[in-house]
Amino acid sequence: MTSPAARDKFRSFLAKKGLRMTSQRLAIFDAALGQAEHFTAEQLLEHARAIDSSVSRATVYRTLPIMTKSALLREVDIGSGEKFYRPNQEGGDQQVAQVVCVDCDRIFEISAPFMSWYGNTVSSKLGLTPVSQRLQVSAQCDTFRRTGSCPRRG
Amino acid sequence: MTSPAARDKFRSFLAKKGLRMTSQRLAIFDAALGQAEHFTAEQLLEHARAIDSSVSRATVYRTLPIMTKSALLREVDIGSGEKFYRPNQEGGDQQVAQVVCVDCDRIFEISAPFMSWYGNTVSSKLGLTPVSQRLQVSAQCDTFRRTGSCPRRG
DNA sequence: CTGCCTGCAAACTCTTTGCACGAAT
DNA sequence: ATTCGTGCAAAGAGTTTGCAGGCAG
Repeated sequence: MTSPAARDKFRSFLAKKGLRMTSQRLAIFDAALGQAEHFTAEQLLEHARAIDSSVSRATVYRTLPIMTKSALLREVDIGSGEKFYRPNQEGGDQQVAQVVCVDCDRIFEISAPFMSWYGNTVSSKLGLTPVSQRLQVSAQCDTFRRTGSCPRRG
Repeated sequence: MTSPAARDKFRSFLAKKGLRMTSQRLAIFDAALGQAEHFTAEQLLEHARAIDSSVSRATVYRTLPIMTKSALLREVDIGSGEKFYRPNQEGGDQQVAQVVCVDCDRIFEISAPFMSWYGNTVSSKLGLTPVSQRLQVSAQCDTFRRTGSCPRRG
């Protein structure tokens, strides 16, 4: 079950924005925060429906932006057509790089403390001020290439 | 007009792969290499049709992967729904960061030689070997914010 | 001639939206 | 009571694909 603290954060965010707490939003919230790995909208729908079968795809898509704006989720776009999301843990590192394994399709997030410096360096050459940035690395799994199985895949 | 050298490169790539040179592929090729800025599939279609009106959308979409595999074009995904492409100049820098201006929607590419080091560092922590990487920065235009017009927009 | 290429249109994937009903405040 | 939120299904955007005919090699 999701932590009461996070649930309160969600509730107060909704209240602050004049939005209502509904059973569907709560189901989606619990489903999202219960995920260990990155997940897609479709996967979130599936898990939310396990909690409340009345949840619709439309509501998932309408709730996702609410949760990202409230900083409960982070959107992770790896340029693969569909967007991924992941819980944004309290006090989480905002300077992260995504490493996408081309063999197991898994997304790893690694602290990248120097990224803001990179962004500033690169933007200042253009007279621009960075708003957000991401470092995305596609990488292959050495073990998989050798043994034919990715050790992280299980 | 496109350089004969690049056209030869395209021709020999096609030959090597057992693919045929057609008037449509040549029109798409010339249209693509004639672009100064990043362009979308739709924009490429438009320009290719100005050269050969028989070019279809399907052929553009079928030719784009051929041109990216032959390293004549580079795909630039800024996570905006549609993909962008740009000519990949001979001896071009593979270590580039994309800076997307949120005010003028333009995409700038900046040499970022530190990136490969960072990709290696980050990947090795996971036992992975980097295949490709990109730093993507969203930035705002200071001049635009002050004066209401982006100096690069003209 | 063989079989790769083509245009057309339909299909596909992911996401967004209009509508009328239902529920939270 | 008011609104806002919802499910449904249709609409969108961007891209891919099946098919029958056409052209390169």
